[in-house]
Amino acid sequence: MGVSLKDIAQRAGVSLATVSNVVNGYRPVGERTRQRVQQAIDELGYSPNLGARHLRRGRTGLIALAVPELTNPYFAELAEIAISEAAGLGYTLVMENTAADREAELALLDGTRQRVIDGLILSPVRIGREEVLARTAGGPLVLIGEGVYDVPHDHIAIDNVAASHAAIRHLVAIGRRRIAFIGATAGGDRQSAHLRVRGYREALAAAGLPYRPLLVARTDAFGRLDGRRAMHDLLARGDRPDAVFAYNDLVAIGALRALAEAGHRVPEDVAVVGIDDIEDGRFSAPTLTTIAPDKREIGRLAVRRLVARIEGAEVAGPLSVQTPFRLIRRESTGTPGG
Amino acid sequence: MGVSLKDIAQRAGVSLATVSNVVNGYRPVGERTRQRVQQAIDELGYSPNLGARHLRRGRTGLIALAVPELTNPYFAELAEIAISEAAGLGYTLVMENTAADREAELALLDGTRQRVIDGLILSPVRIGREEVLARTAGGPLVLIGEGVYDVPHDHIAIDNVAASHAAIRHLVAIGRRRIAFIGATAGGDRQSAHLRVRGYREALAAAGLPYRPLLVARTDAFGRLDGRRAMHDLLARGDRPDAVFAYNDLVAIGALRALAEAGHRVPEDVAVVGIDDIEDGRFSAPTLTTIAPDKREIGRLAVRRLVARIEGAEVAGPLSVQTPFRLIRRESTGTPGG
DNA sequence: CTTCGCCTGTATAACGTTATAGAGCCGCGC
DNA sequence: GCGCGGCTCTATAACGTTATACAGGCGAAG
Repeated sequence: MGVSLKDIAQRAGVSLATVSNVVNGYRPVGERTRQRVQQAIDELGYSPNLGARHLRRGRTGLIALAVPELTNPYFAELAEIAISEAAGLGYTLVMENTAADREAELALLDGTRQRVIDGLILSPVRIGREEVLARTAGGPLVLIGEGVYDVPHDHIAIDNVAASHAAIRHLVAIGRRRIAFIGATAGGDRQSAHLRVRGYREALAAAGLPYRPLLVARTDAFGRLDGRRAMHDLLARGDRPDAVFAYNDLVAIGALRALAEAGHRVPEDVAVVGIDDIEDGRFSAPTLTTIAPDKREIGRLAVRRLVARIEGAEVAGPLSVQTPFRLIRRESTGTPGG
Repeated sequence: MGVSLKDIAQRAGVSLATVSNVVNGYRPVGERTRQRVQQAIDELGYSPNLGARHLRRGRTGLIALAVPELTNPYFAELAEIAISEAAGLGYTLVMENTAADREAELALLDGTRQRVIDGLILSPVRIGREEVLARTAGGPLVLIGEGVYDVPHDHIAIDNVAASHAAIRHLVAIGRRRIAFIGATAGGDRQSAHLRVRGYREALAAAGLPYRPLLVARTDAFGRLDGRRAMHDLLARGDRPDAVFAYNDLVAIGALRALAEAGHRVPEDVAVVGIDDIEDGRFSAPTLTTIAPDKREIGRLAVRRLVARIEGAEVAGPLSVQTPFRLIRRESTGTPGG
């Protein structure tokens, strides 16, 4: 079908190996020969058959980024960054959607898929430390987010507890005392929610505020619909909070909607803070105060670590990296002066 | 490294070809032999090396979906559908981000990438009919959206003009007369915007309303920021519209934001309609009336057509398919009764 | 009894690449 | 004159799979 090394070799009157060396620079080639070969390549429009190359090399040049939901803008923004970073390193990034499904995550961990992918970046949701430890086969694995800790793999995440502290401190600083949390799961299956609840409780304690279980609302998933439903639940309990800290921006936006539907003003009656800094939050009414992770850093680091492992390079530094974050004040907690 | 056909063949005491036939069912295998081979496969945990398979078959099993922006929820939602449809057909879908860049689109059309991908689903933005016609090499191509018409490729899109008519009819029905349009590009490079403007003009005419150039606002891109800026521009002209029809939901959401910032009420002062039915519009304040394309149908159809072409099947029906859409009334044009 | 065809299984040649062993040539030093 | 190392380049064996040609056995048809 396409133009192969053989065609170039014939045209240039050299051997296959020489053409390969011109293309890959694995061994030096004489200047005259190189030019003849290069000319043949240009004329015939040769591009290597990656399948064959990778069969020979044992690598496919494909890495995967598996996220629980593509439609969460946080992951979409992360994906854009990771795709471009991977391209810069000569890799193609494949998106996988686990749909926050346990089976899907397990299948990715050590399924047949691994045979075609050089490495995997996974944002785990339904699996834990044991499942990751049980994995034996498959290429390098980089974990992102707060799902799994203490495993022998690279791990990139923000410091969730510190992030919660920052959010609560901000709410306390603007005079809120009855601060609710939305996003704790019923089961033990979403680790990051637990961490965020822990940060919430610790930060409340640090501020001298009591922890009230009635101000914690569970959700099944972490989308706008879940946030809206949980906020309505919270309001139905009769004990209205004066602030809400949400598991992420989507949940926060759902909460904003529920508050509007119930006739409460934000931030006057209830202040709202999310996490992720997705673009939606800059255009919601009111705009959303949020904890902004450094998505660029997370995406770049995850891809670089993975590629380094694939290529067998020594990777300096600890396995687990915490990336920076900052609090962005917007209307949902009252703007400082703009 | 992994377990190969050879290992299985040795274990089961048969030839390579027989194992291959058990795995692929290309040729019948005796029942006793089949069982022995199957047992060896289970014991050793064999899974085929896809690289080698595809080198031999001449296909990679990869198809690409190239969109102008991953962070537009419309494309994220479409991608989720397409990924799952492709998986069902035994293909892996790779996301490509053209970033609405002309060079990126051209590179995808006949670049080296094609060598590793069996086929491409492209949402063109900056290239036109000529560029697509100029393409000679590369696998099957399916176009989605309204960028390019009249080319010898499958094409899936909604009827843009009809969609515009529906939107305008709705605005007229609720008593609006000064209907603006946001999203026309300056250059000729975004075809769908022109079509939507055409639909807008025709529908105005059909409703007996004059076309006023001052009510058409250009944007460079089609995100929230662009919508916001364009809406501010429109308001700055002093000739306030009583309704806005936006190029898509993101632009509409940007416009909502600008209207709020300028102190106008929606829908009382200005009604707003978008296109895409992204989830954001169901949670904005106010919620967004929109033209909802059948994303599931578009995603499924695009993948199915592409796979059919790859596998050389006869594809019935015309190349160009128009998928259904419907108008969803929400708060931004005044809810009918809820 | 042959011939044909079917059934089951085998041997082997691709697919396009890269890595390895080695061939030819030249110049240098003994 | 000869051995030796360095420089180019070539020939070829993999990588793991699938498709093709073929071999052997056996029953049915001639």
